[in-house]
Amino acid sequence: MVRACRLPAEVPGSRSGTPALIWTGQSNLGVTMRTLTRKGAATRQRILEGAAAHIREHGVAATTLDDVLARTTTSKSQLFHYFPGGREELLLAVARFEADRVLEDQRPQLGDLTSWPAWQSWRDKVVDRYRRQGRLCPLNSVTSHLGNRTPGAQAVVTELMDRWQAEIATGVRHMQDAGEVDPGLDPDRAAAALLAGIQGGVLIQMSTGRTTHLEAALDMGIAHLRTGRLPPP
Amino acid sequence: MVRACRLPAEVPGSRSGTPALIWTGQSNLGVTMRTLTRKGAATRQRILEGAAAHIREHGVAATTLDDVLARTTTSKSQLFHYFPGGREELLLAVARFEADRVLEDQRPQLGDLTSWPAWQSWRDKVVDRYRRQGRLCPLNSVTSHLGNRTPGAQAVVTELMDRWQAEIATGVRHMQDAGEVDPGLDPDRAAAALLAGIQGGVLIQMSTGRTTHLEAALDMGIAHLRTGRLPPP
DNA sequence: CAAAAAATGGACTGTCAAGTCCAAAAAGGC
DNA sequence: GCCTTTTTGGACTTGACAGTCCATTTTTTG
Repeated sequence: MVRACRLPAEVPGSRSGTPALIWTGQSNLGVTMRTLTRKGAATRQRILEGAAAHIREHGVAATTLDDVLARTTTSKSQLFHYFPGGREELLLAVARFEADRVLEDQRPQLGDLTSWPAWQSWRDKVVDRYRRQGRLCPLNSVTSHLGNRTPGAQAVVTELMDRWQAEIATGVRHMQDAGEVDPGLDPDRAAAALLAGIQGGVLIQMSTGRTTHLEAALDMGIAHLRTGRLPPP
Repeated sequence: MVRACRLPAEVPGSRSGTPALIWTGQSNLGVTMRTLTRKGAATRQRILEGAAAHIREHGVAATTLDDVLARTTTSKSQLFHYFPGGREELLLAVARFEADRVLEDQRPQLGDLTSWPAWQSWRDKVVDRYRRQGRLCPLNSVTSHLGNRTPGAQAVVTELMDRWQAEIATGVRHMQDAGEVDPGLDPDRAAAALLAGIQGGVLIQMSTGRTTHLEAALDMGIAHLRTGRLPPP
């Protein structure tokens, strides 16, 4: 067994004027949490990121709580202390964590779709992001495990998709304002189609290991913005 | 406990000239199987379809072997007799079963993409198919559970995607031959983009419950065929 | 410093489900 | 009809893993 971390003076600020206790409001499953010290918050974060890393490497099915414990040198009591809802709450937290990464990894390009070179640059960034990620999609893995029992998992994905689509749509409107895109095109619908192409491209990549579909979908979506007109629903 | 089925004369043809023993070659995990009687083949099929149905309703995670047994009024020994590889082999067989359904459910339209109304009809069939299926995608569920350990699961999906894309590409070439689509467009790449849109649309539907993204992706893909040109890779 | 609250260690329990095994019944081959 | 092969029932074993519990240490507060 590896010795557990024993670093009593590791956490600074204990004596300063700033409050050392952090109120976290609610935990992820509606359970009201107590206050956390800095050390506690750090431990919680360590568990969360350790779980995310293990899932990224091995998938959800092959990730047990003991795996996470071993990797983060924490104990059962700590895990259940910070995630009272147990495995399910932890997985949901990981889903949130990964969902946040998805959009952040596309910055700043995603928020600046104001010229065709900018669109191309975003396209390249997306392809690169998923090429790096490889065959594992932690978010899809987690949500497909939590599945339908947990409305929370669906909510995380839905919110991500909404935000993602909205940012793309904003870019489309920019281009319309600049006279580069047919004003008769519905920006939200075009963004929805483009987003679907990305998702499907990534999904196919998970089986084939290749990003060809992702690239084709992005290229077609952008090409269609430049030339085409989407018929109204 | 429900009484197990006891229907000795249920299986006809035992006395006819046709052989009653069926050679199945190989099982799904490389284990060589013995011969099956008609009754045996029927039992195997019952288990397979029962498993598929349970998964479609509850997802893979919530499907135990005992669930399948109860639903199909069979016993453990039968399941392991026909699926020596146990749970994993059964899930893989379900994946194959579902993969076959996917393309069949698009017939005959998928094989006859020879006019714009035909494309539209196919589009409607795809949307309808997934609207009926609801939020559960059994194939995605199964493969994402088998995940990466099992190369077989990836092979099933990869083969499905290849065949699907090939059929779409054939449709594109038809339209090119008919002078309805820009001959400079790469049919395989266009089909790849369209396929990615479908997959992503379905994936998003699994979280949101709506088919808007699927519809937008299909409409954009087809619209692009009619008007646009996909830049070469 | 002393009391209260939070963080931690780790053993223990209970459950659940996959997989094994053997004996008995049914069906096929000749 | 007799022998072989296949099919079936269901109890039993085994292992893993989520979740509980309590004692101990550390930190905060006043």
